[in-house]
Amino acid sequence: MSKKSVPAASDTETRATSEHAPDLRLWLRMLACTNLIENHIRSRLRAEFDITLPRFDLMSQLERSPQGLKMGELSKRMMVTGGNVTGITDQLVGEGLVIREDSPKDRRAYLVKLTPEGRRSFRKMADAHEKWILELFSGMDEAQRGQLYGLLAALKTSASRTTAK
Amino acid sequence: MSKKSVPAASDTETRATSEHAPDLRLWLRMLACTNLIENHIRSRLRAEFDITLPRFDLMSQLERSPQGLKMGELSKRMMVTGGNVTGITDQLVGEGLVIREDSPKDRRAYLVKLTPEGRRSFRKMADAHEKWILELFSGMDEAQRGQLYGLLAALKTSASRTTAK
DNA sequence: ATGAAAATATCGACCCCTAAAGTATCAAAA
DNA sequence: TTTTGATACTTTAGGGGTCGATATTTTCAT
Repeated sequence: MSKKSVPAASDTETRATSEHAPDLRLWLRMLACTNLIENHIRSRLRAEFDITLPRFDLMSQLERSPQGLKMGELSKRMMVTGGNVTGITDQLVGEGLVIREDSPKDRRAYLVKLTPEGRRSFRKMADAHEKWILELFSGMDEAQRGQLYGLLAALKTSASRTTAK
Repeated sequence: MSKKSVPAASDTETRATSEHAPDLRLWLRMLACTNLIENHIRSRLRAEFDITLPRFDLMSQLERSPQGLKMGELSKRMMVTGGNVTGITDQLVGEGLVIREDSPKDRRAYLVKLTPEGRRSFRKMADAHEKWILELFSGMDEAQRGQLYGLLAALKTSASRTTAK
């Protein structure tokens, strides 16, 4: 029901060979995993709710900030550029899921908020989304998931050091 | 030198709160890590070699298959759609890094290959690329990287089961 | 052989994303 | 006050990605 024209099977990790540095293989495996899961989520969101992942992500941010968020805040939290947020917000406004309110404090800024319909709609999607994730990770036991969580924290720290320079 | 208009700091993981299912937080953390690293690689490739990640990936596939690959093979291995491969290949052909040869066996198909210049160019970039990865993972010790590698194998298996249905 | 079904690749419409430049507002110093 | 500089957002140009439709060739059952 997902994945049709996207082959999705053969694996980006194909790129890795024994001659490659172990770290490179590690990275390619991680990338393959992430893409696999992300593509799956993406196509289920589209198939079952007719929404894109970026739109879902934006709504997800708003749901946790009922007071509204400025465009710049959204940009930071979603780790995308401002111009990108403009476009996604436009779409969601057009669908009636989100509104741009003028900020009372700063006439340059908006406060973006979920509409009541947006909130309702998001709750339904978020429930399904969480179930899908559960399912995708269900092949790992509790201990494994805990370990992975910890290791990713270490990786994030490691990468952030390099990245921040 | 990287990351300018992209905030990149505040973290996608912001989306996760204590009230979320642990699996969801795990997934969001993984996504944040991957994006962090991928964006870093992406901008360094651009800054230092004026090439995009997808183009680099395609060349990477070809480098390991000197006999050439059909468009469909590339599509499978890169986990993207055929239409997408058409576009990226066009670009690389335009830059003289790659050629489309008619397949002798099947008149519908091409064999895409690296040109000599493409091969030369790729080796340089691949060396740098590998160094960057090493650097990004350098904050983890050998044991941690090994563990992570194993856990990702488990995750891949788990996710593939769901994904394949 | 032939004719239908499957496979290979391209195209067009549309969304996501970035970098760079532009507009408007704010804040603070001269 | 005026200017200067930073902030908040939009716009534009261009690459990346999907899907669905199309054209061509191959395959295979009849």
